[in-house]
Amino acid sequence: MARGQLPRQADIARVAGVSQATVSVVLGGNQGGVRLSEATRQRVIEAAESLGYVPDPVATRLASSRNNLLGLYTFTATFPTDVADSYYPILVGVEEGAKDLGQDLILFTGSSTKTHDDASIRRTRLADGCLFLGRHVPTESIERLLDSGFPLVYIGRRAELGGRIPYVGADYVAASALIIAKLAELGHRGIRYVREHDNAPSSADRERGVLEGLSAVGLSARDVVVRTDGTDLGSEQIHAWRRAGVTAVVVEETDTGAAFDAVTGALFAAGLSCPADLSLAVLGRPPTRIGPGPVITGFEVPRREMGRRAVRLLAELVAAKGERPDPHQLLECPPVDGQTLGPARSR
Amino acid sequence: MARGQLPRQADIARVAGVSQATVSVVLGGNQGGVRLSEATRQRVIEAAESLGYVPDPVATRLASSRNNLLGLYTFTATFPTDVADSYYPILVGVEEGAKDLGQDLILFTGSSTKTHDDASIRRTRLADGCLFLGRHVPTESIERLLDSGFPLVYIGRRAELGGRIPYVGADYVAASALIIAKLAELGHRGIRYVREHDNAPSSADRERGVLEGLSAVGLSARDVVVRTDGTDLGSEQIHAWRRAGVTAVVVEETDTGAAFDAVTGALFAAGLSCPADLSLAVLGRPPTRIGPGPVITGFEVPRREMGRRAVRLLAELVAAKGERPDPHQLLECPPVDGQTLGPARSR
DNA sequence: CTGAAAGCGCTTACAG
DNA sequence: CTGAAAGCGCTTACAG
Repeated sequence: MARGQLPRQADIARVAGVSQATVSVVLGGNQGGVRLSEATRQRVIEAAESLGYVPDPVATRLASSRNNLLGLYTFTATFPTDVADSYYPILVGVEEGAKDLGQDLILFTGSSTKTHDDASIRRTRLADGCLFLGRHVPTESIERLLDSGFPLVYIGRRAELGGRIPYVGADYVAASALIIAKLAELGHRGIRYVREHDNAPSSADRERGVLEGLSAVGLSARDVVVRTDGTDLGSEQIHAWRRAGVTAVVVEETDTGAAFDAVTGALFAAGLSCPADLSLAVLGRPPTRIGPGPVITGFEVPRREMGRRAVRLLAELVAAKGERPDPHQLLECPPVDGQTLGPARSR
Repeated sequence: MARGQLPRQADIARVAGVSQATVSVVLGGNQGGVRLSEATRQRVIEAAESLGYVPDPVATRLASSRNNLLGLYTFTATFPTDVADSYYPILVGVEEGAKDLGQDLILFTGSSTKTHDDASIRRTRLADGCLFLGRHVPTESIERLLDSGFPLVYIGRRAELGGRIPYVGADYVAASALIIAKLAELGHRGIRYVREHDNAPSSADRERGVLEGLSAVGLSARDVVVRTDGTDLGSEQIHAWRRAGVTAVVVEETDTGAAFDAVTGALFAAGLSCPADLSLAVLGRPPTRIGPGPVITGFEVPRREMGRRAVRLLAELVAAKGERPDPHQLLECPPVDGQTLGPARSR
């Protein structure tokens, strides 16, 4: 019913006066290297065009487990309204990548239920392979998919399932460590790192980078990491830090920007400016702000490139039937040299 | 291969000692109302669970000949970087609509070849029906699609092909006329309407609304419509208008915002403020600006709702096999009461 | 060079 | 009450 009056290979066969199988061979580009007369080929091609034939992706996939369709599964909406800033560039990259490879993209959003149960995850099988976007990892369903040999790639590093999940992520560790190195070079020895409570891999990686950075320059990690819910940071806290010898504050970037907002809010409330009174860096790129203001030192998250690379990795996995030497890719985060870092100045 | 070692209904049948068809009936919830012994049902269920059976969605769809796939064809990238402001809300609505209906979305990006040839348009047949987003209408290909009974819906009004193209658009005519009515009520009789050269339906509709609005309040349309390329408008022009008795300027909103930028730029250059010196309205909603500023009177384009409704209309067309009383829908544009309209003040 | 056949994993009449 | 069969639209050996 859904495909209604659409022509099938059998119809083409009738028109061209050949068998349905021959039609399949011709239209399939004769992968098997069968000997075919050019005349037959032409007749089939013409009949197909005159009938407006397009292959049924479902049947194609059933018969060959290939249909040039790559999936994109998102745990929230694919077009989110809240985290648009961080998702959108990834989607742009995914689309570009798919286009480069001549693959169509199918969005799995149809799950009427809020739970990402087995059933909704399983639908991804309609595609040749699937990208997953979002922090959530429904381990059981994903493991089942993996076990069955279905190619999938997460966008963002995932450590679940003993590292079996292929991913393309950003190297937050290195980028974060670099920020600390820069601060150390400027003479900072009293540093606070402000992060949110959420323990996503992207947050854990940043913290790890900070700690590694500190250790690399021989600084203690003691008291450095501070968690905030976004409301528990005020001018008092800032002043206390300064009294304790803090000369630089580093803050993580997240979808919500809660930690970033808390820190800049507290600095403003304390009447301090950067880098005159305090140096400030953000582990990522602060959300676009209204009005002018200094460019904050931090790094770029190569989201668009992540999207492109994830598609490419997925296509490789599809082509290689799941085998691939190293299905874990971490992309470099280019530094953003801003105006908020200065020499360490004690109060 | 893709499904690796996954158990199938045949495996369950073997374990439960029944036929594969019986397994299908039991697991399918016995839709056909077949009489089944409870004992058999139990054995099948247990066998399925013990084997960890999950149905193959591809086979399910092939057999039931439904693919629950709605297409979205865009003439530029689906995730554009330039017109993100105007496309994104539509995409959000489309996704919401698809999700509500339990349909997956397949993205067709026509721009792989710059020409939207028959082949790329025809590929949309992969889905049960397809949405088209963008000003471009490749009439021949679309007509062929229409002729074949393939359900399609444009997002945005289309007059091509003698009105045969189903669409969900915005009622720019009414919303634009309303702006003129408001101005007239405030005593404005000298009005300029600034628009770009592009003749998209959305532009034509706005102009028509302006003209109808003028005529409704007995004002002449003479000299009212001004076309700009975005660079040919300066303070001189504004001053000349004021000398000619103009007290209000209305400008169209477009993806590029060229006309809007030209007008606001010229006003700024002329050192005029709204509504103190001149009243200002925009036919649509001005792009989000950096920094504070007055809210400009205009109207909302219900893009998200357009997306939702377009999906709904498409689904209806799919279900009804192309028949539907009135496949042309125009949604209301809610007015935005801003701070840039005031009583008419001659210079 | 091309056709007939089997099969992908399921659903759905139709016989028993 | 349950099984055997046909079929969804393709691909892929395998015969001619």
